[in-house]
Amino acid sequence: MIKTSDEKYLKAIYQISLAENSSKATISELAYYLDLKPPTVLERLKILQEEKLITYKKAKGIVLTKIGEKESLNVIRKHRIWETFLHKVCKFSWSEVHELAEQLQNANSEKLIDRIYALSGSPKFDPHGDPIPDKSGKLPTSERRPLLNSVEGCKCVVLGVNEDSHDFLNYLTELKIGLNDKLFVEKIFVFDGSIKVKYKNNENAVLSSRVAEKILVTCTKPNCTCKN
Amino acid sequence: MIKTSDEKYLKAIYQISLAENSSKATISELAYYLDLKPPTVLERLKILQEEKLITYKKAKGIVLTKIGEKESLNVIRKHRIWETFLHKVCKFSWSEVHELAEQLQNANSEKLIDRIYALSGSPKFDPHGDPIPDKSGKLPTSERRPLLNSVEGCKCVVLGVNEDSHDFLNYLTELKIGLNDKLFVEKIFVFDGSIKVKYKNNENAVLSSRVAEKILVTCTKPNCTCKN
DNA sequence: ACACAAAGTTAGGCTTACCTAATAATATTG
DNA sequence: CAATATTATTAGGTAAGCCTAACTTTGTGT
Repeated sequence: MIKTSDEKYLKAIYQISLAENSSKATISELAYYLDLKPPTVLERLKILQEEKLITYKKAKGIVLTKIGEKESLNVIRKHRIWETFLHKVCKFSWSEVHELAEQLQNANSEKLIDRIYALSGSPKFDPHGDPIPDKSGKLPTSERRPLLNSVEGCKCVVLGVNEDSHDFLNYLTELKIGLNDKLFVEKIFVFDGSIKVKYKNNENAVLSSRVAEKILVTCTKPNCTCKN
Repeated sequence: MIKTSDEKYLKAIYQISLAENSSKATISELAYYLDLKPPTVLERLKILQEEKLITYKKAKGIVLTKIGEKESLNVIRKHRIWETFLHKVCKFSWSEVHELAEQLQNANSEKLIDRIYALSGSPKFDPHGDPIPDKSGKLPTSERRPLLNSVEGCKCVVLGVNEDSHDFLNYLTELKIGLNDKLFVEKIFVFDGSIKVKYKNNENAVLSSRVAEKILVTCTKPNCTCKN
């Protein structure tokens, strides 16, 4: 079994490797992500390497081994299941679940994860719209894309977001845009790419391209011309 | 707010002070309870004292201050609510909940405790039959007493146990004796005080006095002559 | 291609939470 | 009440996980 203290590193490495298109994680990125200093990270990477969870050479960057990737996906699974549970069963808001899940995922019981996952209805995606890996580490697929890539007239539904910051999530809450909401793309302003959407019962908002980039949606019209 | 690392000490001090009739906790007791060595405990007691959570003098033993007691009860509240949740909602067995609760109670959210308490049906007693303090630290009362104090013919119901060891809890599970089970005291053997009970659908068992001492019950007959 | 910036690395230090071994204080008991 | 056993305390040590400061390596731009 893997050390609890390894988990945050593995999760971070995985997220950086994939989320950033770059695909090679570096020490300073990791340090920044984890809010630590580079020497601290370096020190730990040596241990992770001894544990055969990563390989690291300054040329190649930090790369997860097969085992490392599997463990990472397991950490991510735990995290996302806790988030789902907190949101769906415990009725926490979208913006509250992340930190709490971080703390709870330290509890070390596969069985517990299974139970709370079942209690949450075993969905394939967490409340941020991120896919929940299965036990073997497989990720479900979806056609998520940024709202930004929409064309006028598009009807889509919110699957998640690209960013976890409180400021961003609170902004969405303020606008009353939440998971599974249907958005109608009324107008796109060529000037700066901002997007006017209608949703719920006559709510509407103009979203800056910076925001539209971070809202992940899928089209509900069959042959939508939106860019994926 | 109190330090997470203080919590286990406070809980332990509280339990020792009350559970053991002695009522004054000592360093070696605490060390034994927490599976630490006395110098470690002593060192930490000095800090707890600076934080005004306890007073300690070797003559008087370790005594919780008002604040310390309140914090202890809050830790105990969290712990027992988690145990309740794990048992009632997540369907963990009686013997599994303790360790898991220990890990989960580190998560620091009053709100979360409230939610999972509500999900569990807000009972006054946890799955071991121990009372759950309310937010202000008040304990609900009950007429729990050891099964050992019963008289023949007594009808009682299991409210909890006096001991948390796996061996003991597994033994009860084996016998199929669980929380809220009704026990009929069929015979008491004067020889060694062991007790023959009938329960469920014709289950029956002879319980040694050592075991009967650790099963906590309350009588269901109005004017029972059992010793309290 | 070389100077300067960015990233990585080394060395050494701090704090927390543990430990052991030795000593001191306090109880117990023959 | 002296001898012994128990408990408390002190001193000093270790490992984990973090840090800063200084040095080295590796880009990058003109």
